[in-house]
Amino acid sequence: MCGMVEPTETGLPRAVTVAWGMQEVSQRGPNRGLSHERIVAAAIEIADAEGLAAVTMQAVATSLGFTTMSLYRYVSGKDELLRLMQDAAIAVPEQVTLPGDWRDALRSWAGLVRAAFRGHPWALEIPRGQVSVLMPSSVRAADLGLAALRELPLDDEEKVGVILVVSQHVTSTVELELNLADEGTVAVSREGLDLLGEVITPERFPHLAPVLQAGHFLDTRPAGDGVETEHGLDAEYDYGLDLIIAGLEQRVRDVSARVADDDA
Amino acid sequence: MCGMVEPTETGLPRAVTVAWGMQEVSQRGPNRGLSHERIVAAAIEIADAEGLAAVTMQAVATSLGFTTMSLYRYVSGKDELLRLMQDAAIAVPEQVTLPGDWRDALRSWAGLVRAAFRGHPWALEIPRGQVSVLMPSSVRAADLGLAALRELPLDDEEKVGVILVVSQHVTSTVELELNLADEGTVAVSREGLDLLGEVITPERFPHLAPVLQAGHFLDTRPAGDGVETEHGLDAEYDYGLDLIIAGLEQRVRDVSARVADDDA
DNA sequence: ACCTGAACACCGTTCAAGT
DNA sequence: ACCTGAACACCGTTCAAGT
Repeated sequence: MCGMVEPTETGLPRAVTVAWGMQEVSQRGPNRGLSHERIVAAAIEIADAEGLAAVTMQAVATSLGFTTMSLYRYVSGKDELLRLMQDAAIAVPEQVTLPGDWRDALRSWAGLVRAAFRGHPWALEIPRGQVSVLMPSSVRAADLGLAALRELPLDDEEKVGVILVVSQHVTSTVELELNLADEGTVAVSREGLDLLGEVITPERFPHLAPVLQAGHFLDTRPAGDGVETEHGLDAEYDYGLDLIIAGLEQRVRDVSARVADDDA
Repeated sequence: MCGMVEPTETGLPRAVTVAWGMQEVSQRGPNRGLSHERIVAAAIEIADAEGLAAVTMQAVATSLGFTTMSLYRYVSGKDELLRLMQDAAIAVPEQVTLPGDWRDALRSWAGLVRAAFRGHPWALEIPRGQVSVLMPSSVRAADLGLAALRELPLDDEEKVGVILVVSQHVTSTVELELNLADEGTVAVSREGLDLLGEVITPERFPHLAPVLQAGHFLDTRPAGDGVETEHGLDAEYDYGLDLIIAGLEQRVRDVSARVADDDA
């Protein structure tokens, strides 16, 4: 959560060197079979089952049959464990082949990233910064994202910008989905909505009040109406991705026009 | 962080009724001057100065000269306090007039939201779900966002989609900015980059490796090079917003064309 | 009605000690 | 080299008690 990252003697954060397998493993003396791989796997299992809050050093250790303090020989602290968990959780599958058309390719790349985070939504609660970007799964995802855009007449720097924007859209949508689910499907009842109508008046909120009244701002479907109202944000996800792709098409047209101009 | 939101007897989450001033305040008996307003203000002051992690019930209480437990008379728990803090922190200024052109209007609306979160970046660490959407500052922001789009020939539901996508772009960019700053400006040195080059090879990562080599994937500027290398993501912010707006322009053209078709 | 004191069941992390 | 036990300095929240 907090504070600077202390680099190793190599100049890289320890989580990065560990994840890439650059860390020398001391191997003399007794070995009771603990390792970061096992620790990370156990932690992920707990997070999947009970959420990230349930991942305490004690819970991880006891699930492996060791004491809490034994973990500190393999992991510098909880922060490093979280980073390693995140990296392991959001790995995109190997050996995927993307469609030829860049629009389809970008869409399926976004879908892969989305699926990865949806599979382990707690990974979103772990901050993603420069360190995350250097971790294997992030590097792999970036490489695949650039592959999706390889036919585009844009320079690499701009392509990096595109995959950043798209992945931010994907992750923030999944995050919102998760938050909505956490709060329960119906945070607001019919009578609650009426009460809100008294403070969210057309006078104070001229543009929003009608929308609220019409009902398609909030989900007021009662719980347990046959189908489990999944609160999926598929429509919003697709809509945003479509906007970005349409904007990108325009950008490509602009660039192509400029090249044609220069030729003339 | 966790779990369902328990609604009040009104059918609304308590944080919502408190924020809108719907909660009856018991006023008989002695009053030593504590209130949620004062508690929230004190908590925000701490968060601004020392980060959200420093906001403990004890820290807030002692900063006000009360014991920890006194807070529980005004606030149902830390969760509610956090929601109230978030709402108070990200309020968009009253009395703003947006430009007439919807592109400019949308851009300045996004700028207002961005400024609000940048002013209290810890607000991003507090989950935003359905409850947040019902809080005053969020309602106000949504109303203003719809105002920005009032000239657009799209239905309200789609406009809500647009402001959702834009605000997600804004918040995720600010969040990334924050995470980068937290990790310190230079997480990776020149020699660290060389070490990474040994695992991030052109064979394994054909598209990313050249980009990494070229250096415009990571910020490798040494710390203290005169100007404080702010790690601002202004370029990425603008680029994403431009893409969305360009996509929206296309969408408007499509809709207009369809209307013209129908007329013919 | 408002505030307090003591207690409960937790955290992550350190350090010296065992084998 | 690997693991343990005890301890430290914290959390949020409860409950009964004071005024």
